[in-house]
Amino acid sequence: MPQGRTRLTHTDRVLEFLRRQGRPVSAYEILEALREDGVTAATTVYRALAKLLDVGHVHRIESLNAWTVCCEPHHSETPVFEICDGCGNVTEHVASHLARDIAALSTNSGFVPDRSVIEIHGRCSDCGPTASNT
Amino acid sequence: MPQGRTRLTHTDRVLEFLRRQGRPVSAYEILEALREDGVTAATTVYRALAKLLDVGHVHRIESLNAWTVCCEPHHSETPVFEICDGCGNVTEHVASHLARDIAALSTNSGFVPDRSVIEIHGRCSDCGPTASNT
DNA sequence: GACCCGATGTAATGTTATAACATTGCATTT
DNA sequence: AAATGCAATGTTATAACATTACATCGGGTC
Repeated sequence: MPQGRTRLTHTDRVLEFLRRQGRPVSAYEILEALREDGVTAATTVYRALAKLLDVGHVHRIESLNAWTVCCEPHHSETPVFEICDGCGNVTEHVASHLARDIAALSTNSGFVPDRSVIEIHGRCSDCGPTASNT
Repeated sequence: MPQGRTRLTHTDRVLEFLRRQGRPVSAYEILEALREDGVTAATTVYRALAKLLDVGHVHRIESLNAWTVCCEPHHSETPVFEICDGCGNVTEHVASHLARDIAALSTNSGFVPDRSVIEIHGRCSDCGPTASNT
């Protein structure tokens, strides 16, 4: 929704669309879906995503080249995504202790972490193991 | 090197090139560099990378769309990459306990992890913090 | 020789992302 | 109302990354 009383922007529409989908979608899927709402350019979608990313409303799933809504406001916490390679369903977790462990990795080297990408691929309970895992 | 006594393939050349670089490079960078060795097609590079990935000689860095040699043989262990956004240097860690913690996330939901992407962006000690972090 | 097979090439295309610059719509000021 | 400012959006082109479909080449084996 638009905050305050300003007009509805394409950025709002992108966010609403991602909410309705509830799964990661590519920028070009968003573009196709929002053509009927007057979104005509990839640029517009990417700009919207950049803004939403910036304020923490969406995440980018690096290993899928796709975008998804943030489950809830979690400021600087690192999200952890479980990605089912069977059905494509993605679950977001916020695991603070994990982030701490990750930071601990670096203490020796003097590396200062900024943001982490943690994406776990596997199979959800609905999809079960693959033949090769049986 | 070619294993056994077979001839040198482009796959071997790709691996050697990645070793020489010692940093993540894009598939098209590899292509450009290996033109002088007769590699002329993106397809060949991607095929080589797929094979090398399959046998665990290289990793793909998802958040960079780039490829890098594996630091050492580590079979099913999840690699953790520290990526300096300043100089582009990437360090690979093998953190078994971290992987275990991540797997533990899933026990309730019945999600079965297969492979994990863990990529930590930040600044290495050489590059120091950014102005915005000071 | 005829056959298969793996490696490679060619060409086209698909997908994701950004750059550079122009235009529009609306609010504020004068 | 005109002038101004600014954010949002559009247009166009292109860069960057990746895959598909099909052809060819060279070595082994029967």
